[in-house]
Parts: sequence; structure tokens; C-alpha cells
Amino acid sequence: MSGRVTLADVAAEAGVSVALVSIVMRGVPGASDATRERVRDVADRLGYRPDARARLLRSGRSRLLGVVFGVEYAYQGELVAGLYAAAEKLGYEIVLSATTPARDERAAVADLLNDRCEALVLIGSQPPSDLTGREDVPPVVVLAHASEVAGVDVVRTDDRAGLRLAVDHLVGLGHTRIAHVDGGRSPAAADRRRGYRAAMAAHGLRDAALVLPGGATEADGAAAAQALLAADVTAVTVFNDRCATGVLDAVRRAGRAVPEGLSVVGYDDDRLARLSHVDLTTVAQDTARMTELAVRRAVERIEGETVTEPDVVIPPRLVVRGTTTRR
Amino acid sequence: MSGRVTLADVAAEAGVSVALVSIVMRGVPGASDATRERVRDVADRLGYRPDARARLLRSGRSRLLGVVFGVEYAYQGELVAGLYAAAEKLGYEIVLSATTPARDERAAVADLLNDRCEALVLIGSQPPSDLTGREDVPPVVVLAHASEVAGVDVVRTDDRAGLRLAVDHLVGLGHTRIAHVDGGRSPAAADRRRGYRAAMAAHGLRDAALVLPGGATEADGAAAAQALLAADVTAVTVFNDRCATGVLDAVRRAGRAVPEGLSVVGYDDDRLARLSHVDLTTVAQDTARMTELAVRRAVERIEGETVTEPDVVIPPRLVVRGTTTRR
DNA sequence: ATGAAAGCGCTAACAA
DNA sequence: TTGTTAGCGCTTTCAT
Repeated sequence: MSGRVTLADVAAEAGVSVALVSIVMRGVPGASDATRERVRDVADRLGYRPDARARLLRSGRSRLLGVVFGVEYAYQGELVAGLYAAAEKLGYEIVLSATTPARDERAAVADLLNDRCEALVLIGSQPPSDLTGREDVPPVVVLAHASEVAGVDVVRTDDRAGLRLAVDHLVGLGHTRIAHVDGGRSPAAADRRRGYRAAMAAHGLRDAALVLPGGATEADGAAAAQALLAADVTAVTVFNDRCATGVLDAVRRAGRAVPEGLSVVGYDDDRLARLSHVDLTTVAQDTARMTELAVRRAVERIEGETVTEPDVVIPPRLVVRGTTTRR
Repeated sequence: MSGRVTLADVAAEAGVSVALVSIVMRGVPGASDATRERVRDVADRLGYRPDARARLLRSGRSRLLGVVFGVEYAYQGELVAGLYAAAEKLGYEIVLSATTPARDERAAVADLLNDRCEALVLIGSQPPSDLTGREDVPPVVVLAHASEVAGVDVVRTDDRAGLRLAVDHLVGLGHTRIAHVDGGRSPAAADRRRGYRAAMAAHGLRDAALVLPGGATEADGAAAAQALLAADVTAVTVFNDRCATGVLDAVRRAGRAVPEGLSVVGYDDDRLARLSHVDLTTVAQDTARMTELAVRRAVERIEGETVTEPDVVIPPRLVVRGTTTRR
């Protein structure tokens, strides 16, 4: 069995009180260096591991940050990795709770709540109704997309600006007939679609705007490619890189060259886009900065600091690669 | 704050003892239906959530299954989803601990151990040395690849048989010059490579066997494509579907048609392979069955049942799609 | 069917 | 610097 060795065991073996061992294990002041070393030795030898639960129970705090994410989305994985790093720096621990096709965000959140997380970070989902209205609920930070839900913090990329960047780039290359493949019900889809429309309008291209139904995955992109080929366009902005990859592949297989016959811009700059054989022009989100800020915000809320701006918006960055060209 | 409502609060409000509320909340016998209903009502109204930690602390058991997985691998995500489902059926809870580029399996496992998980399921990694030799360590189940580590259970697909299936299929189509793109340091790579070699030998093609260095991602596959094009082969088996996708794309962009100029077989049957525009012939692992068996095995160990076969091997299944053809 | 009391492993006051 | 004590929220005897 795991964790059979308790503080008391270590204390007995080292010939000191449990309180002293506790002090040593936590690394707080209040023990002599000699004792410290001896206790550490004994603990190591016995294979002592602090019982996270007992510790939290007593201290009244968990220092736990709950993270809800979709286990099938690689880009969300990158965010999770960033959250781990950021949390560690601030002395908090990450508790993961995945959504799956059979497990919705409500279930994911419930687990986190039972674990007494001090704040929740939501990636790729909106706060379920459990989290709103109730009084005894921890602070919530929505990461990487906007949220209309009242009382939650948001850390996100300026997706409108992102699409503005994409459209500007394409217009700069001489394109005017530019379509947009939509993200469907994905939380960030609406913002990106609006950004596309606004950018087109800003270039006097309001009437040329064309939004095609899409989604968040390669299959959605491949499906959208048919409509895209039928439409009279020379360029397209796509909801995200996964979807763009699908577009790319289907378009090429239909015999239309990219970028010569069609310029394609993705979104996210995920691993996929950077692959040399994909080499996708895309809008990059500053993942490291976003995760850092999300954790910082969560901690600010936990520690009761006053937050002036609940909606933190990070500027995106255009990464020009090989799927766009002058028309 | 979360979880401010305690058993005692509910008890006071309902006018009963905490012990009775505990009985009701756990759904065990020992309370009248009337009381049961009243207590439940009060608990709901107060928004009571049992404190997982306190509960575990006292009961001595956690009913927690720790899962280590790589957050960037979609296929592992499918396994995680299956584990959630299987664990729920048996009344266990899943605790996720991700490995990331900055967080190795040792760190991931340490967290799980501190959480007092009663068993560990490892996907995509081998047990770190912390887990071996020590006495006070929970049972470990390695999922989806073989392990040489003593004392751990393994639930995996018969990868040798999987490659046998792939090679048989290609030979049946008339191919004899068949290469294999390797999985590099991935835990399952060695087995698949050996399976490939054995299958080639079985067809009298030992001398035609050609193993090319690859890896687990699209980029690795794209890189391997160069060597593949230079080699005099008409077909290739690839370590996994992600890598195969990279191969596919790079090969086609080099002007070689698939399957006409090169037949390609992947491995995993992940979402990627099923996409209509990828349509990859591949070896499918029975994900649902594997996760089910992994959880079952973990629970058997926890409950001290005698296990006769520590290495559970599931047969793979060939899924013929559009990337293979007669030569 | 219900309640009182002990204690899980730990931390936090406080005392020595 | 070190030890003593109380108690976190819950489950588990054991009474009633």
C-alpha cells in the first residue's frame, strides 16, 4: 500500500515530536539545521510522503487549481502544460479534470469542487450553471476564449484582432475574395467570425464576405472544402489549425494548389501548423503568456486582491508561412 | 469559498446527528426513508458537497486510480476517456497527472502517490524507478505497451501480431519490398519493429526488411519520407497514425501518389486515420476493451485478488481503407 | 433508527 | 528550538 509511513512514524524514528517533523517537511523556520537534516534523512529512509489530503484538511487551504480541458484537443494540451509550469512557480498545484464525449463539463467541474480546488480554470468550455449564482463557489477563469457568463474572469487572445491580422495579410497580398470557415459551436468561433466580418468591412469588402460552416477538427475542414471549392474565392481564413489542415488536404486532393490556387490562414499556431510539410500561415496565440496570466489571475482572486480588469486580452501575432501568396 | 457547508451544518439544519447524515449521504443502510429524504433535501438546499479529502482520510481508502498520460497525444486522450468510463462503473475515481515537455513521469507519479491513489495506470511511459523495489508502492498497470519492469501488470495490444497483420495484408496485395518507419524511443516502438521483422521473415522476405528511423509525430513521419522515397520500396508500415499522416503528406507532396506509388499502413486507428480525406489503412487497437481490462486489473490488485496472467494481450484488428492497393 | 465519541494524518496555537 | 494540544470534516465503532 502507498503512504503507510506517517509523520508520527518519522517522529518516533527520529526521536522528535510530530510538530517538529511537520516543520521540517514544510521547510518553514523553527528547527535547527542539525534536526532538519536528521529528520530529512529518516523521512527519506522510511519513504515518507506527506498525505496531501490530511495536510489540506487541517490547513484549511488546498492550494489546488482545478483545470477543465478536453482531452482530445492537442492545443488544449499545450495550455495545460503551460498551466502546470505557471502554477508551480506560484506554489499551487494543478488538478486535471477532463471532458470526454461521455463526460461533460458539469461532471468535470463537480469533481474539482469536491476536491476543494481554490479556483477553476476552464479551457474550451463555458462555466456550467452550477458555477453561477451560487455563493459557495470558487473563482473561475475562462482561458483562451470569451465568456458572457457574469462574474468570471477571462484570459484570452484578441480573436477579432487575430482575424483582422489574417484578413489584412491576405488583402495586402492582393486578395479580395476571401472566405471564412467557421468554428461551429466552439466557444471561440463567434468572436473569430465577427473579427473576420469586421475586417472585411474595414477593407470595403463587406459584400464579399462569405462564412462557410466548419468546426474544430480536420474532418470539419475537409467537409468545408467542398463549399470552398465551389465558391469563387482566392483565399480563406479558417477557425483553427486543425480545421485548416483538413481544408488544406481536401483542397489539394481536389486538384487545387495551395497557395497558388488558394491562400489559407489558420489559427492557434499549434504543433500541426509548424510542421515543415504543413507550413501553415496562421495566427499565433501567446500560450505561455496566457497560461501565466490565467494562473496569476486565479491566485489574485484566491488571495482576495482587487481585480480591475476581469477580461484580459492578449494581442495575437501573425506567423507567415507557406500557405499564403500574392494573387 | 467552496465547500463551506459541512456535514455538521446539514445535521444541525436537519436536526439529526452527523453520523446519520453520513449514512444518508453514502447511501448505506441505517436510516429511515423519511429521514433520508429530509436530509437529502437539506443537503441540496445548503449546497452540501462531501469533502473528498476528509472522507478518504478517515475511511483509510481513497478509491482513487491515478493515470499518467501525455497531454499532447490525442490517442492517449481516447484511452483516458475509456478509463473514466470504466472506473466509474466500478466505483473508482480517476486522478489525472499529465506529462509535458517540462514535467516528466517521475513528477507525474509523485503527485499521484501524494494523493494516495490505490493503483496507477501508466499510458505512454514506463514506471520510473520510484515505483520499483519500494515496498510501500501501489499496484501499477502499464497500458497500451509492453514493459520489462518487474512486478507491474500490462494490458496491451499484441503489437507483433498487429504488424504481422499489416505485412500479411501488403504481401497479399503483391508487395515484397516493404519498409517500416520506426517509432523511435516510444515505449511500443520496439515491439512493432520486431513484429515487422518477424512478419517479413515469415514471408521469406528477411533480406528485404528495411527499418527507417521515425518517431511518434507527424514531423517524424515527414522526415522519414525522404529516406522512404529514396528507398526502393512499394509499401510501408508506419509506427502510428500520426507518423503515417506525416509520411503520407510528405510523400504525396514529393509527387509520389498513394496508394498507387506507395501503399501505407498506420497503427492505432485514431481519429486521424478515420478522416475521410486521410482514409488510412491501419491496425486498430481495441481501446474500450483495453481500458476496461486495465481498470479491472487495477481493482483486482487493490482488492488483493490473485492474478494469474500479469500480461494481458489483446488481439489487434486490421482496418483496410484507401492507402493500400495491389501492386 | 439514531446518537456519542474516537480518530484518520496533519498543521497551527501556544507553552516550555 | 522543541513539545503539547486541539481540531480540520468525515467515517466508524459502539451505545441507546
